[in-house]
Amino acid sequence: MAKGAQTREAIVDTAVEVAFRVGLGGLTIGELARQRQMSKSGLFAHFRSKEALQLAALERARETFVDLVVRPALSAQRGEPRIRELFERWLACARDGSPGGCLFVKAATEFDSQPGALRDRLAQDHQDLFDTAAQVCRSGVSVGQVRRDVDAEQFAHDLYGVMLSFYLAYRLLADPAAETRARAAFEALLAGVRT
Amino acid sequence: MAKGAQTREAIVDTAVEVAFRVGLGGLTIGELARQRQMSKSGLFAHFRSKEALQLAALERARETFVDLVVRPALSAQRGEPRIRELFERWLACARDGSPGGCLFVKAATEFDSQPGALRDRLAQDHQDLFDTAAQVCRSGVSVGQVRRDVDAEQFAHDLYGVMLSFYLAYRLLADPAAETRARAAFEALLAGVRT
DNA sequence: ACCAGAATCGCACGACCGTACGAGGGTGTC
DNA sequence: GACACCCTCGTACGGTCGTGCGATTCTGGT
Repeated sequence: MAKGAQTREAIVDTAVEVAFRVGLGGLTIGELARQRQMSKSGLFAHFRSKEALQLAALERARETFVDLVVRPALSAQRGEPRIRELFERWLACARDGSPGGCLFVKAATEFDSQPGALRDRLAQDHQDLFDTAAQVCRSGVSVGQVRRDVDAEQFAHDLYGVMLSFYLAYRLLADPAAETRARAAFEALLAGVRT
Repeated sequence: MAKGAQTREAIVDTAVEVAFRVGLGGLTIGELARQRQMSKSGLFAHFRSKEALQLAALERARETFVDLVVRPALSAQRGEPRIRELFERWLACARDGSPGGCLFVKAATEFDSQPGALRDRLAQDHQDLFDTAAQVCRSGVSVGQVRRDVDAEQFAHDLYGVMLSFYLAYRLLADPAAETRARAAFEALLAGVRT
């Protein structure tokens, strides 16, 4: 990989970490340059607007999420194992504070009222995630572990709710019972769609 | 009410509206002054730091949420009616974009990784909300509509999840089915705790 | 009508913002 | 060794940020 591309990757990594704390909107070229110990202009040259930087960070976050959560889940056995894998990976990514995966979800609330390229991209990505989760749910139908008349979109929706609720309790309230509750909610959800 | 207090109230109202779009962190004294058509320094004098302004906005958001959601729910009949009232009011406040109520929830994700007075206050308020929701759930036990062995905290947690998931689908994705799904999730939740 | 105090203003400050541009340094190819 | 090209830098611009202060205007009680 060329030197420039390497630097760019490193910058984006740092951007994700910072944005994970202060939000994508709170990202600052100056602060980022400080952290990477390079000049503002040198850093800026890699992106050519702040929005491009934010989009790059968002994309990295999405990739991280896909690598850490979605892909491993999709390579698990169809049906319940796959559903469980999706949930467990997602939970782990939130719990261990892997910045990428978390940012991807966190940015959603930040930009839900700010029209623009970021919001559009975020909406697209989340729609994809919902579709994937629904598909995972349906994979359970084909192996007879999930009710044939299941509402897969509803399941995806509800699963997301469980995760969001976990994020909040775990990160804002630092509630030690957060994980237990998330698991309980997940099991209830699963019980509701099982054959 | 003295003139000054009146102005302050108006400023805080505007602050809540703006923060609802750009986040509490995105609040700006200059922009606020522009919207209220007064000088930056004149506006600033009412608070004496930006953080105080943010805290004031957060408090107003909390009050709005309590007025619009919590109090009406608590004055409904114990048991299922009260639980339903809590859910419906909450849903309505999110759906109609009442800035106060929404901001209160939205700010939670914004500051979950930024230590400080805002985060602390937010955590306290959310804990209170959880406690209230749990209490509302328990009110159903006393009238025999909710299972005696219900985990009220879990219920509160799950209810929050349903709301968060609704926020996302409604605001980011503009999904027309969001409300229907939220209602379905709520009914499933309720069915799980009924006697 | 007057006066005290509250409310608001104008102006200034240093810091940082995002962005632009040209100069210089490094590296790889002929 | 010369050349081209990619990175990175310094410097600069106009703007906005949060905050402080003294001067001015407004308001309410006497």
